[in-house]
Amino acid sequence: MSTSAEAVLEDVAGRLRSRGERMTRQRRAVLGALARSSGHLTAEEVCSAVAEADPGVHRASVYRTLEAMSQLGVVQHVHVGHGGTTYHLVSGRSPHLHVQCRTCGAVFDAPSGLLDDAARELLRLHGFVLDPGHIALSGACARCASALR
Amino acid sequence: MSTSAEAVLEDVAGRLRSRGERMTRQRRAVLGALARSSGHLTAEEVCSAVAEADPGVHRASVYRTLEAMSQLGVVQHVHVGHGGTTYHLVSGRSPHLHVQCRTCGAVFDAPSGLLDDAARELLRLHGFVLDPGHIALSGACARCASALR
DNA sequence: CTCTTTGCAAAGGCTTTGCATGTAA
DNA sequence: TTACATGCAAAGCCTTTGCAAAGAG
Repeated sequence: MSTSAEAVLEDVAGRLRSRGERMTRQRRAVLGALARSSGHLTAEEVCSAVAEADPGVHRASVYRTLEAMSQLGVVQHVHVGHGGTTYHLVSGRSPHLHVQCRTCGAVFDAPSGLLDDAARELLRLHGFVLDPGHIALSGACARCASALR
Repeated sequence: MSTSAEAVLEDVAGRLRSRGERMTRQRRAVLGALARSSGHLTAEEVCSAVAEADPGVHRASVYRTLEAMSQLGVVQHVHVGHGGTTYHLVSGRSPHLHVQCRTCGAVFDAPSGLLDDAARELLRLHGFVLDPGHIALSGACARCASALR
């Protein structure tokens, strides 16, 4: 585990304890997987990463941990059309949006301000309050787009 | 069924036949459900609507019809974070985007140009070619947003 | 008639849940 | 010591699939 991942983990552990939540071996494994991966992992991918780091952790615990950490605001999920839901730590990382390539499935980060104009427009038109980061935009990444030509 | 729904259905039937595809009772029921609903139905909702109009149609046929019609470009699907995939006819309707309320689950249309600037920016930044309509943006509709206050 | 589409039923994949046990604080 | 978290196994959804029968063109 990288030093930064350890630091993130310790930070999260502190946040949990300060709320009276428990830090278990299983939760450490899940959070560690997220910290190491820079995020954007599906539940399935978290299970794999966790199994590698600590084979004793049950799948159900992974799901329950992701749910619990989401409730606490430690983890956020993003819906990506193809591939279900992905999870990532709400760490010191700067806020960002997500875009997914419909062809290869890869998820990329995008600047957090990308949809600010669209958000303003939706608010003006329909009073709709956009949550820009909660879904991944869809399209074709540079590699796949050029491969299609 | 409204007159316009009938017209849409007839139009689709023509398109199918001109491609050598068959128009069955089941397909009529599925397409009719989509035409009547103004779109944005989940597979489950299509099943319900179809069951109401023609109880003999099997769930599997609904799924297979949606898949087949998608292949033919008669139907498109949109991924909506909460609630899976929704289907709608590619009819004479003007192109539009979709936004979903995270709270009540309702799906709304938005102007097709809403993400044009974002699309340009993604192309410039990463060579990413955005497909703006393929996922529903997420947020809070006017009603739910005000209820939260 | 021929070839597609359907119904049925079963299997899949992913996620959740009830309960007894283990364990962090 | 006392809740809360876990493992396990089972159930729940939603969706897909193989196959024989029905039906569209």
